[in-house]
Amino acid sequence: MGASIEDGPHDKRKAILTAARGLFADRGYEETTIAMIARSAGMAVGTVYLYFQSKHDILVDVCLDLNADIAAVFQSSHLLVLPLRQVPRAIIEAIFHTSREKMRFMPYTRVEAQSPAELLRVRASKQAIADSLEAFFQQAVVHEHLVPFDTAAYAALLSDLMSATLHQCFAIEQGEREEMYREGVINLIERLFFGPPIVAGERARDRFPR
Amino acid sequence: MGASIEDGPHDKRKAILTAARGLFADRGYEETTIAMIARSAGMAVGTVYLYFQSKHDILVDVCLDLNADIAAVFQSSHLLVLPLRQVPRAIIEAIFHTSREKMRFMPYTRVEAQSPAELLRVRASKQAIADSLEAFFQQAVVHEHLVPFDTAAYAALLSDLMSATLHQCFAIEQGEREEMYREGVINLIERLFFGPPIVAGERARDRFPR
Amino acid sequence: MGASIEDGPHDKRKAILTAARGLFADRGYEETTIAMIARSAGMAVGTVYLYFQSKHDILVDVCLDLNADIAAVFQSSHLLVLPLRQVPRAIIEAIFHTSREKMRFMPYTRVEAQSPAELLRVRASKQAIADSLEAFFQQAVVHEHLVPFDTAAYAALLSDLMSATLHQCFAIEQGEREEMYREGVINLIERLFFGPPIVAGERARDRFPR
Amino acid sequence: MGASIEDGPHDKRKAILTAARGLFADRGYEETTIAMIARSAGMAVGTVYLYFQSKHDILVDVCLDLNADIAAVFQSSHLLVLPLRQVPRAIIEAIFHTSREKMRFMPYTRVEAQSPAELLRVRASKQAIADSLEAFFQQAVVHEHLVPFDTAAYAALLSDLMSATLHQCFAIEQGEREEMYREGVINLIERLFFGPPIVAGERARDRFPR
DNA sequence: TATGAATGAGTGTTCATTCAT
DNA sequence: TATGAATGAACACTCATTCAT
Repeated sequence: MGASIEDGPHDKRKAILTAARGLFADRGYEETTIAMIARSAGMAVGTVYLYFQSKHDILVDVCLDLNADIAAVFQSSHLLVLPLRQVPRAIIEAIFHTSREKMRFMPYTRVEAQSPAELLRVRASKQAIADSLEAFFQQAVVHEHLVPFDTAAYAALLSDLMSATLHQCFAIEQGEREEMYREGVINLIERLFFGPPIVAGERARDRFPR
Repeated sequence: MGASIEDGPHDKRKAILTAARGLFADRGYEETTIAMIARSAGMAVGTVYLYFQSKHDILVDVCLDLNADIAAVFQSSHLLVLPLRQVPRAIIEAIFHTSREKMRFMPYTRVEAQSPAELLRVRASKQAIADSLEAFFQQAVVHEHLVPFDTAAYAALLSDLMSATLHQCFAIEQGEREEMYREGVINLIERLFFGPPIVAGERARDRFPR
Repeated sequence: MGASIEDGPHDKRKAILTAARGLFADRGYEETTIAMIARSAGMAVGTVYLYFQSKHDILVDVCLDLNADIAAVFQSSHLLVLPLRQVPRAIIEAIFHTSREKMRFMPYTRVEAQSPAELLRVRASKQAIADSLEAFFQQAVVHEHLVPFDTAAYAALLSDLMSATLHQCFAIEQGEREEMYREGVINLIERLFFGPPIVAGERARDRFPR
Repeated sequence: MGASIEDGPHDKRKAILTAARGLFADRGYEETTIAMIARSAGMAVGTVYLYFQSKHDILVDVCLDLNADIAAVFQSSHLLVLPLRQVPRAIIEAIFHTSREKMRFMPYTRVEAQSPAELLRVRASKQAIADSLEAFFQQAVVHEHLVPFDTAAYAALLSDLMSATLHQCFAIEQGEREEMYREGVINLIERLFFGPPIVAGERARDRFPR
């Protein structure tokens, strides 16, 4: 509660988002009033409106920030330079670790867009994550670690898979089956990229002749 | 608009959900009033409260119904008896087809639970879908069409993948890249179950000696 | 909860009033619904309306019944045949005793009349009490136990005094100073009827030789 | 209707109470809406809630204000310095006079407390009146105008008697028998303090020789 | 920038009452 | 008499938003 000691013009915005995120997690979005956010952020109600257009605007920014925090893991350079086979586990473990610490906020990694403009922001944010994943894929293809594949579709699908899994694991099930989800995703991704497939009863050499 | 010709005690509930679903899709949840729902369902405001505890309650039921509709495809017996290799495409195409028709309602395939009780309902609904998928997997394993694998985790993850993808495709992107998502998911699933993996540079026969 | 074993046409009315009185005492009038009263009285909502015009009607009857219970003490023949000097203490102690047992209901010995018709009922009920008190006074005057005085005014005032005192003692102060009120009223009434007055500086010995 | 010319921070509260009191008198508490009060007080609905917690809160304050107005007469210094024998009539006539002018508001001199906190406010207000009456009694005893008596009990009882009588006279009977009540109370009080008692059969000439 | 008193539109919800059975 | 599902008018109260300071 309260702003930091040094109040830069940017700190206020951060303070609002931090306060809002905590209140949303504790009481829910509907049950949180602007007055509460203002008090918790150490400023007056009117000041909040100098930084945000509306209450829903705050929600959207809280959501995008949370997603950005998670997306940041995809860009961690130290993970991407690992041997390819180690990358899935390293990234996924890092993401689960980050998410577990933010578990209370996980319900707010999703927003219902209330206007076309908001929809665009949400979409752009999602696309940014997919794009960075796709870039990684393309590098791997360029370096011939991976054979050519539909990198755009896979990037989109896998980032969806990750966010859906994290939401299910932490927001819905509150981490109760974290290990199953974590190891399951790792296993699924590794199988997808490195095999073997699950199918039975076929001579492998025939299936993958090249 | 209005109730059906025969008003059973169950029709009222259905009428409310149908009316609500349409209004939510057209105007958004917040912009829809109980009075509108009641009028559209052909009954008085108070009557709505004989069947639902609160407005949010209606939202949750709308959501669960939508998910149930999609889940129903998983249980379509005529799809499950296809040759295994044809099942993924058949099911996924069916689901995309169904979802495209319900595109306007896709934003309402997700709810923020507002109480532990609601959370349980949401969770149970999700679990039901995963369970029916897992049952299918287990049959395939029993019949040795698939090798043993973590059916519970895969069922959970793949149902999450499907719902996340449908939401992204139809609610966020409004179907603009439906083909990419549909073919992407089909490809991803087929690769996962039947291969080949994406990795390059290894002799396939060595990797899958059996 | 529930009606008595034998349901006479009159028992239902009684059951409603008893149920309502208890609920009003426990939850307050506004917080009590007709549905609660009906359930507690062991009948359907509609049935309540066969016996009472409206919810407020029930309140008025609850109130009048309570007052009648208290008023009944005034008519107790065994008290009225006591030696005159013993009557005030006997009656007042009896009334306090009765009221203490009904303490939870004391807030409902008062109603705000919501129509001229109701006002008349309330007024008549009050008047009945005053009338029976006045009749007693007149007997005492006729038998020359008391000198002539304004019996109507005194009857009205003293019944007001009693009901105000009981309300203050039991509804507002919840019996905490019951003894002060009880002995205070007894002392006041006895002084009024039998003296001595409180004034000082007159030859007391002459005024009250015994 | 409308606020006063100078709007201090305190005027708003007063304006609300004045508006509410008039509307309650004219239409009854239940029939008065907050919107009416706000309009009549010249402000917005929300503003009313800056000064009062709830509608019932306003009712309680209206009630306490009315009682305070009546209680003010007890403190009128010019009445209290009269010769003791003239005090009862002077005070009671003043109170009846004041009450007659406020007759429309008399039904609102009573509230049903809806919470322990409210009960305490009501109780404190009553006690304040009793206290100032008791202080007067004690002065009279100190100055030996009255013999020692239970001043606390008498103060409580007589203030109850006054408020009950005023309510009965003006709220229930709408002033129809004002004279009877006024002269009755005066007579009763005078008899109590100055005699003679009503009892017969004792040597009257000795008791009140002059 | 910052404030916070004032606004007032807006609606979920209640529940007394009715009436077809 | 008795029922209880259906009604729908009614409103207290909230709170996001504004704006004069």
